[in-house]
Amino acid sequence: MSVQERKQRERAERERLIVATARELAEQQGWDAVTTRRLAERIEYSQPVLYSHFRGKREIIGAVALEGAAELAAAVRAATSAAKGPRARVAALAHAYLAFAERNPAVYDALFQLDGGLAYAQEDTPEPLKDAFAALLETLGGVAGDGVDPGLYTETFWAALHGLATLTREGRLPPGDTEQRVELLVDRLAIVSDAPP
Amino acid sequence: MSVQERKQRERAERERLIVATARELAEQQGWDAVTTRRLAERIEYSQPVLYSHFRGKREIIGAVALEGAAELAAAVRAATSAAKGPRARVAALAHAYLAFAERNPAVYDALFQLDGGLAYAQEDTPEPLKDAFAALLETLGGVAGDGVDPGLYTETFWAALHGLATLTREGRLPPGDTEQRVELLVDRLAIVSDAPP
DNA sequence: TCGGTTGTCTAGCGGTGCTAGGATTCGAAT
DNA sequence: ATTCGAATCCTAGCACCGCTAGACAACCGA
Repeated sequence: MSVQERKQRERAERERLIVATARELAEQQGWDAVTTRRLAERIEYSQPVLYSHFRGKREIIGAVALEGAAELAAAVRAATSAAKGPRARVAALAHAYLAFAERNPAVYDALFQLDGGLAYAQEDTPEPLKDAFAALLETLGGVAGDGVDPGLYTETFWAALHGLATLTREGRLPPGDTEQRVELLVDRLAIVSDAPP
Repeated sequence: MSVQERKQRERAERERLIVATARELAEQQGWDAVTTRRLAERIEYSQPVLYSHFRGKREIIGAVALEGAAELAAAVRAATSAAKGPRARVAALAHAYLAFAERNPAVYDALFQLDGGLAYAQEDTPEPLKDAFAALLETLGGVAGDGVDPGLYTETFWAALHGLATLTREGRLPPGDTEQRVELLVDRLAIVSDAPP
């Protein structure tokens, strides 16, 4: 019995190694450089080993994406819980989101730019993805304003952040003014009551 | 003399054929299906001919992108000029933009998702790209609100639209509620004075 | 010790973007 | 009219891609 358990453990360990190596390689040289050959060489196994863990490259991207979703959710929650007041919380969320995208471009790509074979916004959406959206909803749901569905509001706010993140990173927006754009977005989109606490 | 002119004309004609065929193929089966072999076969020339017109596949994508930028600018201008009042103009702009992205997904990808080797938001940005941004600016600059730079405002609004367009198309936002999200965006972002004309 | 399962690797398939070099065509000068 | 030279185009091939079949070796249980 214990032998099988050990093997299972080692197998799981190797799977983590594959995902971590893929992520590392993608972060260093971009996803184009993550080929099955290079990846296999880095983990010091032959190519077919990859296919005993994942259906293909797409699933490896998906695994990195799920890892990233959990981290993104944690980063957003950490930032919002440290802020006082709704306005500050929303601003903190926006900054945390964009900082995550900037600091982990490859992971962000795996999540929202590449095809990782994951279902989004559906019944069978993986839990980490649902939870990442939930993390946004927790803060944004409170500033949607009267008569606006919190879910739909969060989707819209998220889309705006996503647009900023992607266009900025690929040099399609002039660099440097990100801060002002975020402020504008938060000021206009978030409805914060002025009543003192 | 006239012989050389004819040859030059035929060459330009063939270049148009390449771009049009690439676009058509991408729109039909996605950019992944646009391989140099398939493209060469469709235009009934051999592969190397492509490389006598373009440096590589990237430049072909770029050519499609420039074509698309002109069409996008035209679509936006047509929609906004037909609308009465600032609020309606902004809404028309948003709808026209998203409709363009939905109806020409491959062109939209060439413009804003793939690498066409083009410079964005810089001195040497190709004219069609600058003009497409100008088309947005013409309408959005008027509803930026006091103390907000029109350019920066337009960039932010554009980013929001881009986020909606991409996330919707890839199924990362629940389909069907696009209309409400656009209304939300326009209502919150556009500053329209209520004074009657 | 043996048999069978499990695991891994080598080798290879069809595809990709791209290019070197030969063949052919064709205008122009003699 | 003929020949030369340049421009044009194609065949063939390179290195790489994702992925897989099938041979081989290692190991566990009987």
